[in-house]
Amino acid sequence: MDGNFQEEVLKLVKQIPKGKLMTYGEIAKELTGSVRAARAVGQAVAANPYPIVVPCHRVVRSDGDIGGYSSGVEKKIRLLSAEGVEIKGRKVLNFEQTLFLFDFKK
DNA sequence: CCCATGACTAATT
DNA sequence: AAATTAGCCATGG
Repeated sequence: MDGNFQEEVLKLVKQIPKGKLMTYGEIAKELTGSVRAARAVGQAVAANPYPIVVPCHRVVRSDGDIGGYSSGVEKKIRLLSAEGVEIKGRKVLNFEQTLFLFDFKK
């Protein structure tokens, strides 16, 4: 396995600060330069070998939906709630505000 | 190389 | 605002 793509994805996800969120699309944009690889990003974190070490629960959809989670959406919601992220049903409240934009400037 | 799959998105209905 | 549709991309068989 190459795993290079997934490796890059995990690297970025690991930098998401607690209480903040990141979308699959933004990660894809940082990696491939386009939001179109968002789906591939999802596939990458889906195979996340290090739950907790890599806070993949802080990655959500671009439309504010919490998206999915290997261990179940409920688990994801609970983890986020514990970090101070308010969730209503499947949607994130104050989405735009809770979102973490890469600081990495380049 | 071709085909199916999915933790996605944007546009349309 | 919720449901559908079509498009895109990295994997794995």
